[in-house]
Amino acid sequence: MLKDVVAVVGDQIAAFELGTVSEVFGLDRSDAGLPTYDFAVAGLRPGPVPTTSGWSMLVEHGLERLATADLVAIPAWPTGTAEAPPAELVDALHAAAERGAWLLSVCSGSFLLAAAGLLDGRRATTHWKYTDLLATRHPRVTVDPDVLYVVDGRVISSAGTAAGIDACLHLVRLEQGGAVANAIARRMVVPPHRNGGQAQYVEAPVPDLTDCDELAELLDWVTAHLDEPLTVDALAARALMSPRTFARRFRALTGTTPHRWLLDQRLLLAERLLEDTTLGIDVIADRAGLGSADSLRHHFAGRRGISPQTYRRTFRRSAAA
DNA sequence: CAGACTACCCGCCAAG
DNA sequence: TTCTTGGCGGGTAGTC
Repeated sequence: MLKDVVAVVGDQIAAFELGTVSEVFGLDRSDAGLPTYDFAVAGLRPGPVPTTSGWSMLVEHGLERLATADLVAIPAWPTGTAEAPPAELVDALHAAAERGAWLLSVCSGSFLLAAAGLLDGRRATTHWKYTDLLATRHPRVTVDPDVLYVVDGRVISSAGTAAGIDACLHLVRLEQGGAVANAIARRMVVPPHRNGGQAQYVEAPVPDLTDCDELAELLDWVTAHLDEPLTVDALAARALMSPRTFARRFRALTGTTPHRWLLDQRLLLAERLLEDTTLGIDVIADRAGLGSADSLRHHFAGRRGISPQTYRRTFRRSAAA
C-alpha cells in the first residue's frame, strides 16, 4: 500500500528535484478519482532550509516523520563530500527499508542511499554527470549510467532532475496500476513512459533546431500511422534524406535508431490498447503494426520481460476515474 | 522452434 | 583543413 510519502532534505534543498516528487505525490487529484497521498517534507530538523536556487523553504517535520512512511524519497544530496551523512538519518533510512518501505532517489540523492549502505550489491543510477563519481566512491554499487531509473528490490534510483518524474510514475504504475500512472501523467502533461537512456541527453544536449523541425514532423506523422507497414528507407524518403543521413540525424535527435524507435512506439501503443481495451492480442498486434501476435509477444518478452497477457493482468486496473 | 530470407545499421571511406 | 554527406560491406536482428 502506497499512502504515506515523505521527501527527505538535508542542509540544502534542490527545489526542482523536490518538485518532481511533490508534483506526483503532493497534489490532490481526487476530483479525478485518483488516490491521494499523505505527503510531507522532512529535514534533519524542522525550520527554514535554503534551496540551491537562493530562496528558502519552511520544513515542518524532522526525521521522526519517516517512521510511518511507505515511501521515502531523496530528491538530491551533496556530492562534493565523502563525509558520512548524519547517523540519525542513516538509521531512519535503514528502519524504513527494514519495514518494507520504498526508497526512491532523484539525481544525486543516490549518494545518500549509497553512503547509507542501502545500495550495496544493488544496481543504481544517478545524474550522468555523477555516474563515474558514484561508482568510484561506492565500489559495491553497480552503476548503470544509461537509464532513466533503476528498480532493484524496493529501491529506485533515477537519473538527473526530470528523470525523477519517470521514476515516481513507474512506482505508481507498480503499486497502483497503469491506469492511475497514466492519468497522473496526463494531468502533469508528461509522457506516461519515456524510452531510452539518459545518454541521449548527453550526446545531443542542444539538438539542431532545423533537424528538430524536419524530423519532429515526421515523428508525429509516424505515430499517427503505426498500423501501416513502414520501412526505414521509406521514412528517409519522406524526410527527403538519404537513408544514411537520415539514420545519423535520427540518432543525433532521439538517441536511438529509426527502427528501434518505431518498435518502441508500436509497443507503447500496444500497451495502451492492452490497458484500455479488451481487444484480442492479434487485433492489437495488427493495430500497432507489429505484424502478428507472435511478433508482439516476441518483442514484449524482449523489452518488457513479460507476456502481453501478463502485462494486461498486471496493469489493467479499474480506472478509478 | 528452426531455418531462410530481409531489413537494419554502424564502421569505413571517398567526394564535395 | 575540417566537416558533412551518402554509398558499401557485412554482422546482427526481425520477419515469415
